[in-house]
Amino acid sequence: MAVANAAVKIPFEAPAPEKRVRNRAATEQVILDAAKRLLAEEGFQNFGINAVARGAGCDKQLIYRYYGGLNGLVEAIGTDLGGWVKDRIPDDTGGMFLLTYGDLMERLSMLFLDALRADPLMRRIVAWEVSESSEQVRRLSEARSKALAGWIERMRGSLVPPKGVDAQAVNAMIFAAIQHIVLASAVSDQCAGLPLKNGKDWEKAAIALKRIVRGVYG
Amino acid sequence: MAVANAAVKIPFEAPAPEKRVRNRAATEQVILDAAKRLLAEEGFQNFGINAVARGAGCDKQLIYRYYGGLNGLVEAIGTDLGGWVKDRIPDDTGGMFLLTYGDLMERLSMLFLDALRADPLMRRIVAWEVSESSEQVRRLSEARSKALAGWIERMRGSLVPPKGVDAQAVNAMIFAAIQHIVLASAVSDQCAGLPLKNGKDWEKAAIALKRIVRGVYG
DNA sequence: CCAATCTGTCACCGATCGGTGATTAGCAAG
DNA sequence: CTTGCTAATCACCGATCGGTGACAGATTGG
Repeated sequence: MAVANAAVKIPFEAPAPEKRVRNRAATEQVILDAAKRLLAEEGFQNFGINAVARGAGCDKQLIYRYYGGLNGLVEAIGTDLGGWVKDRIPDDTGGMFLLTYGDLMERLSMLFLDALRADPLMRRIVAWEVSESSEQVRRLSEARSKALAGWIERMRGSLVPPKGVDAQAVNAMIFAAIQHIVLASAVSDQCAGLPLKNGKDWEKAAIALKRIVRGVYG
Repeated sequence: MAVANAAVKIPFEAPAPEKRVRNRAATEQVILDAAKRLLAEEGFQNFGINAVARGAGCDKQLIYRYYGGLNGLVEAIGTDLGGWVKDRIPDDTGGMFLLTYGDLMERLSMLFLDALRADPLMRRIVAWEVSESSEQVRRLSEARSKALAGWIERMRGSLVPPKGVDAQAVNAMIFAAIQHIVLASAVSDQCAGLPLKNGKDWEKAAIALKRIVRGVYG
């Protein structure tokens, strides 16, 4: 929030004061942004009060005051996360006609794969989910899965899975595969021996994924 | 020094002396075991020199002396890991006749799923792999994937995947799904809305997995 | 104008972290 | 017994952690 300052009436150049504006709402936003940025770029390992305060350029006391500590801040991130799906993943069928449940799942898989690949924050949260079992991460996890479930429900429309297939279980496997492969690629450019560096690698992965979906749902 | 303990020569019961034997090899083993136990039970979050020393009941200095620090210790764990596969997963076909590549992959999936579910240390390592990108974890990851690849190769025998299927990519997806679903279950008893608590839940998951394998490989 | 309130900063606390000498305690050869 | 070697411990370092109390400056209501 650069801004404002002139606000005050300093007649001549203030050297480098970077005057902090007194604005609670703005500061809250700065803190929240810093937290999300930090989590996305550094991961949850070094995610703490001090680090966030440092990143936000303010005193950690403000985090306690405005968010009630790190837990509250994480909760605020979770709330923000509610809008993730609709920001990142199209809510329509992209002009396609999804005639079958297989069509739907193929498209959902691709959308989810791309969205997750493109969003470092969401990746970190998923990694966090499978690494720690704290209350903090439970909240985040809940917010994420809720948003995702809503999105899937909306996209599903009136399509129903074929009989004889436990769609919930199969879909869980598919989404699990996507999540894991994206996580693995983000830290080591490969997964289970499959290289995942350039676009060509990912094209192969996408094809394999579609094949799996089609193998089950036809 | 709390006193001295008249230590020496106390005629009657020494309270809790726990006499430490002077034995380097044994101490090294104690440290290594403590490290593995700690990693398995507490996770990589609180995995550090102090914690390991505390868990081993010795001074951290010994870890520096014997293993050259935490990195060396992790490396030692990685070396140990080489024997994981053969300890945990049968190396034969269990008397089954694997006639097709689909038979093979179905069996491998089930074996891997069960083995991973049963081994908390391995789960932690997998979680570590997708959460951090340090040199430490790279070593562990390498040891693990190497052991796994060797096992698969041995099991594969002369079976070859059907033409027209990118088996490497598809198998990576399958193993990714297994790993992620096991990780997720370990921290939240569910994955993508699919409950994973009791044996019945896991039976469903296993069926879904087999269905996927069969959908691709017939 | 003063006083209360709000925003932001600073200094400090105890605990723990990784890391490094210096020191003690047991064992064996001379 | 003395001398050395080595296993093992102790004591301490600076840095950072999460957390808190006190304080300074701006804003606002009376």
